[in-house]
Amino acid sequence: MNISSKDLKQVVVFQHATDEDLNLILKNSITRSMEEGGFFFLQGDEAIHLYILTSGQVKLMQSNPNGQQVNLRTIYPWQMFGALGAVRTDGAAYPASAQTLEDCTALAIPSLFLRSMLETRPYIAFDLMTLMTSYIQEMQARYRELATERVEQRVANALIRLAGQSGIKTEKEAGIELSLSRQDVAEMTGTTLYTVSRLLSDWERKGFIKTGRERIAIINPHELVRIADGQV
Amino acid sequence: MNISSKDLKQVVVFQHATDEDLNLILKNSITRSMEEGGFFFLQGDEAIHLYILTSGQVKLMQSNPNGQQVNLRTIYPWQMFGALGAVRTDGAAYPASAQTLEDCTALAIPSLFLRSMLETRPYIAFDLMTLMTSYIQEMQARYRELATERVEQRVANALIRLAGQSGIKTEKEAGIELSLSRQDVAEMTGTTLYTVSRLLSDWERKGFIKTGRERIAIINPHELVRIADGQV
DNA sequence: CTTTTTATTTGCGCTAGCGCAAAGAAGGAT
DNA sequence: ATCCTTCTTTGCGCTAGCGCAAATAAAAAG
Repeated sequence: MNISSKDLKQVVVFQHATDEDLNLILKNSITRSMEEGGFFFLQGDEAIHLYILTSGQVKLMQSNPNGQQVNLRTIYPWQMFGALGAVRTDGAAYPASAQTLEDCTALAIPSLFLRSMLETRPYIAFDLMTLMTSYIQEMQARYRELATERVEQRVANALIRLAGQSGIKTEKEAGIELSLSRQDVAEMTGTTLYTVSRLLSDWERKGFIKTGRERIAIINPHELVRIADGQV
Repeated sequence: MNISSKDLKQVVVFQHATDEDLNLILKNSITRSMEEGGFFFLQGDEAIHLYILTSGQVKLMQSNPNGQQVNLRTIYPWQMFGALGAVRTDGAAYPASAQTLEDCTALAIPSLFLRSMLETRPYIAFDLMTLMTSYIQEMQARYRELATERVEQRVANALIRLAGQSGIKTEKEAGIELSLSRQDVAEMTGTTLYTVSRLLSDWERKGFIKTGRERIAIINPHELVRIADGQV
């Protein structure tokens, strides 16, 4: 796939960039393809590139020294990832790993190059800052959730959030379709796949959702919202 | 207290600001005093100012709809807080509350004014971005910690982190002194004051720390690191 | 010095959620 | 069609951690 400057315009951080800026970015970047299950980078790697996903899905995850991992975020096309390294002046490392969930292509922009652009183009820096503030807020909210809410609330919340992100409103009778495994949900909510499985089975019995292998269909979002709010 | 531009230079975000910039900031800002227990702002308030703490200590915390709260961070003099609103263009709200732990004074900078500075002074924007990336990384790490580590590891980690921040190396025989309540520690680590109390009592029996009312002295940091690493 | 307030400790019972293990279900590959 | 891999379900026992309640300790107020 050949990426044009017009394509790049849909990247939130580049929404105010000029065509000249965008072409400069394209000229200095390379395209990387990655098959399903591969890693664009590993936690701890030196952050020499940041990426714009152009097709596929990528999950950002962090693991602790024992190898247990948490999902921080799923990246969809035209979203940026691995950007933290572009800002830190020292030879910074990626704080998370980026693994593809399907075959992917991404534009790899050298961190140093983007940094030079940020220093001279305040409008790009500003949009990147806006993105960062929303990350901070989301992480703070999720942190609070993990600290104060029970597992069923967190799982319900995660499903609601995912349904909102995917945005696919196939709300006929099939409900809102999500494709992820119990393990994925567990890693997003700080619990175990067993507990997730038990919860989903329960909700299916009650008719709130329908489940399948790596598939969750939300039939009754309203009930999930009630659970998420703790009105058990 | 009268603040000079020289004072402002110790603020990380203003380290590359010119004297002219700093004086402009001072001219557009006001000083606010707040007695112990008061709030500079509440979660949900419109974010019309950001603050530079000039004396005292402030804790940033977030509460869920049921009123349970978590501590996000403690602010020390010459650190900035409430900055997220300066970036968001809409009439944004503070995502957290800022409560003083002692009598405090702070410089209140209008968000709109700082925003105008950011738009024209890339070096300030860049330093703010650097600060934001460190926040994101810290929140991600704490999130992972909360999701994957047991309570004793999290509490040990919190003490280590606090000891590092306060930086007071009174490492004679008294150890590193921290002044916070069991409740504070609980809110920092997503647990309850009972559990924190039991843990601290246990560690005191083992001689790793000494405790008192709103006081924790770390005698043997090395043991805490072992606990934090999960080598129980 | 006495009273009041606020912080801490600890016993006790309880349950939410963990995690092994083993069986089932759904695809994919050959 | 058959095998193999991967994902899911569920029984079962267990324990980490919660949270009430009551006692104690330390500081603050009077």
